[in-house]
Parts: sequence; structure tokens; C-alpha cells
Amino acid sequence: MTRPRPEAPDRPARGRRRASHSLDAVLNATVELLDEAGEPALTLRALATRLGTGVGSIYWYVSGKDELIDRAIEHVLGGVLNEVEGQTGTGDPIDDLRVMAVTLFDAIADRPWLGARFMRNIDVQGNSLRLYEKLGQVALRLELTPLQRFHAVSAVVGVVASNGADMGQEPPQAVVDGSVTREEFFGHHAAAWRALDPEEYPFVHDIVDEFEGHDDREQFLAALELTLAGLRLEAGI
Amino acid sequence: MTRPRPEAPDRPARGRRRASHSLDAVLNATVELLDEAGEPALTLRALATRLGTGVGSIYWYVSGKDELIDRAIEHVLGGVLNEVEGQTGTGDPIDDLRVMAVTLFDAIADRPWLGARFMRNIDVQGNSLRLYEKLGQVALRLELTPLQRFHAVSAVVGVVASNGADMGQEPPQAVVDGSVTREEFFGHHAAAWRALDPEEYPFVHDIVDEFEGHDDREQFLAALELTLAGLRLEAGI
DNA sequence: AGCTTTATCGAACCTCGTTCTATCATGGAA
DNA sequence: TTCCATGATAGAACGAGGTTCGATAAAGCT
Repeated sequence: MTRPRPEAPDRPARGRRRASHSLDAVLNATVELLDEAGEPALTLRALATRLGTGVGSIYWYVSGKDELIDRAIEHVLGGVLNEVEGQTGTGDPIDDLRVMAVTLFDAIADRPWLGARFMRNIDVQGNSLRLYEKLGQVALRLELTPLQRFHAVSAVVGVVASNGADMGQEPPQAVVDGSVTREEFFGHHAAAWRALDPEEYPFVHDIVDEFEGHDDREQFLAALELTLAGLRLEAGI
Repeated sequence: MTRPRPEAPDRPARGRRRASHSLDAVLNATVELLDEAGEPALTLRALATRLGTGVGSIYWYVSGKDELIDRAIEHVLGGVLNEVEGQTGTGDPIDDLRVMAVTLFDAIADRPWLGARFMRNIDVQGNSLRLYEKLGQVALRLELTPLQRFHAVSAVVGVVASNGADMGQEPPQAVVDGSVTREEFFGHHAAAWRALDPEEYPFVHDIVDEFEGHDDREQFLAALELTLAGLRLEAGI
């Protein structure tokens, strides 16, 4: 986690006199498109159409599609940050970490496209850095060396990102046309797994039932719990 | 983790009489391109040129780029599987899990492009499933419920994938032109972090030294250790 | 009134994945 | 041997997408 970005020379805050579009409008429309149909739906032409403008205009606010997405992520992360800031309890640090991690995860679950890039690049200044900091401040309350703390926070972010990224890739047809439900989709594969040789695939047979009815959130919570338990042990509390 | 693929109707094994190209050749060239310059370098035209053939030919072996990459991953995962199969010790299950996870991670570190898609889609039949199974067989030696086992293996895979995916996105210019070394790159951002208000960003200041000199592998090992410690606790050993 | 900066627009360009059609070799059937 | 189905190849053409460019207008400044 926490790899910085090459540099994003933020445009000088110019006075938007009669701004028909402004960066905010572009970002809002971007988020709309992403929410509605995920990353593939976000094309510059579609965005321009929605904004009632030309493609070229977008390039005045943003250097390209990459920056567009990065800025959109920062945009929605602002909301998440507010949510997280409201819940910095003063109780057990591990419990606080859990609450914050779950909040992050739920935000991603709501916007699967976030999962793909989430927290992969922490800019200097920005909401992702602030989120990282907020998480870390809880870790400051643990009796750890700075290195241990760095690793601890990275690990927690990793669990969120890893399980969150998973949500970003739902089965394609199931969503588009409703021909196959999620149950059918997983059921189909579970059946294939059950058909495997039990001698050769004992583990797959052992967990196929759990796989068939598995819930992404529970899976995330379980992974988080393991990491937090290890952390509690390391901190000796 | 472990989301199955929509279905890959594997082409019937036809006799390759005087096969000038064969699926293997295509896959090898694909892996070469990916190794040399990552995913963006893999275009069908570049692949065709390297094979000394036309783009259309590739489509005879593979249904499209997606399947091409999936098959390429399966291709290299075969080697990883062999490595892993040689080291299924009979000692402490947790130790065995660690060894296998580290082997997986190192394989990804060698081929950063693997990180992005690694284990995101576990096909029915295939090396990724076999790897998953191998990991799981170790977990079978732990006193856990099937659900706990399912979550445990998913968590371990998640740690590998999450930290492995991180390697898949090194700073771009640093590799292309050697104008900026890795040290300079991280040093630059560390400096920016140090310039932040210590009151507002106490955690960032606490760990900035560790960040500046951080090592991806150590970070992965630390995260893995936390998960394994939690697992050991859960299994009561 | 000029001139510069800010902002907009869409045509044109280029790359890429994919499709389509033409073509050739091979191998068995007649 | 001849002929056709099949295996296999090649590359032109299509369409979608990101990005560049030049033209243009509106707003501020001198």
C-alpha cells in the first residue's frame, strides 16, 4: 500500500466567474457515471455528453483520464473521511481500528469501482492521505515501534483494499442481463467443484458449501479479525 | 478472493501436425512481452509481430485478450505450483502456510504483472485452483470449522495478492528513463510528508523514516505475520 | 479599442481489440 | 488422382476510445 503518485501539480485556484462547468461539476458527473455502470461506462465522450459539452473541455480541468479518476476518488473519499472522523472513539485502539476499517470497506462496497484503485496511491495532501493518517493516529495509541506501526496500518489498509477490490468485479452478465442470478452463478461453479476428485481436492470439497453461500462482507470481517488479533498480540494488550 | 470465471470452453486438443505457432508459442511470447514491459506492452499487434504472424492468427488459439492473459497466468502458475509442491513440509501448519505464501509472493515479485490479476479468478480445473487447493490442504491440518478454514485461506491469499498487486505499479518514469531512482522518488515524497504540519499529521511524521526506506517484501512479511498470528490463535496452537 | 488570459468545442489522429474475408495447405473420400 | 472439408494463417477494415490541435469566443486588463 501507500505508494505515492508521480506528482499532481494542482491547478491554481482561479476565480470561476460564471463557471458553467467547473471541476466540481466534472467530478460529480464522473462519479455519477462510475456509480451507474462502473469503470467501463466512463468514457470521455459519455462524460462530455452528460455535461453537455465537448470532449476537449474536460482536458482543461484535468490532464487526462487517469487524473480524472484519481480526482474522482479523492472527491468521494472526502465523504468517507467525514464519516470516519465522526467515529474516532477513545476506547480500545484495536476496536477503533476495526470500526474505521469496516466503514472504509462499506464505502467501497457501495461503490465497487473504488475498490480497484483504492488507496493504491496516496498523494501528498489529499483525502486519501488524511484517511491514512486517521487510521495511523489510532495506531499511535498502540505500544509499537514506528516500523511496526507502519506495517500494522499498511496491513489493515491492505485487508480493506484486497477485499474491496474483489467487489469491483462482479460477474458480468449477471448484472447486465438478469439471465443468471448470483446464486445460480456460484451454484454452477460449486457444482463443478463438487464434481472434482475428492482425493485430489479435499480442501475444495471441505469448503465448497461455504463458498457457495459466501458473503463478501463476512469474508472481509474474518480477514480483518485475523490481522487485528495478530496486532493485539504484537501490542501486548 | 476466489471468484470464478464465466466459463472458458477449452479448445479441443487438436493434433498439431506442423504447428509453426501452437498455443504454447503464443503463451510464451505473451509472457515475454509482459515480463519485459508489463501489461501496457501487451498489444495483439506487438504479439503478432513478435510471433512473425498476423493478428488474426492469435484469435485461432484464443478467444480474445482476456483469455490470452488468463491463459498466460495459468501458464506461469504451473511453475509456481511445482515450486510449492516441493515444499509441503509436515511440520507446523502455520509455518508451512508461511513458506507457501512467501513462495507465491516471490513469484509475483518477479513478475509484477501477475499481481494485478493474481488469483482473482479461480477457474474450475487449472493451476490457480490447484494452488488454492494446496494452500487449503495445509489449512486442513488446523482444527477449524470449514467456514473458518475458507476464511483463513482467503485471508492468506488476500495478503499475498494485496501486497503483490502493489508491486505491479512501480513509478512509471523511474523505470522507463533512469532519470529518477527509486530512492529519489521515495525521498521526494518523504520530504513532502515531512513538510506537513506535525500537529495535524502526527502519524505520518512517526513513520516517514520507515516509509522512505521501506521494502515491499518486509511489508508483506509483516502483514502475513499478523494474519498467521491471528490464525494460530484461532486454531488454538 | 486592443491584447491577453480563460474557457469551450469538436474534428482529426492514433492506437487498440475485434471481426471478416480471402487464402493456402493438408488429408481423407470418391 | 481429384475434390472438398477442415485446420490454420494473414491482414485489411471496423469501431471505440483517449488525446491533440486549432479555431473561437468571452472576460479581464491596459
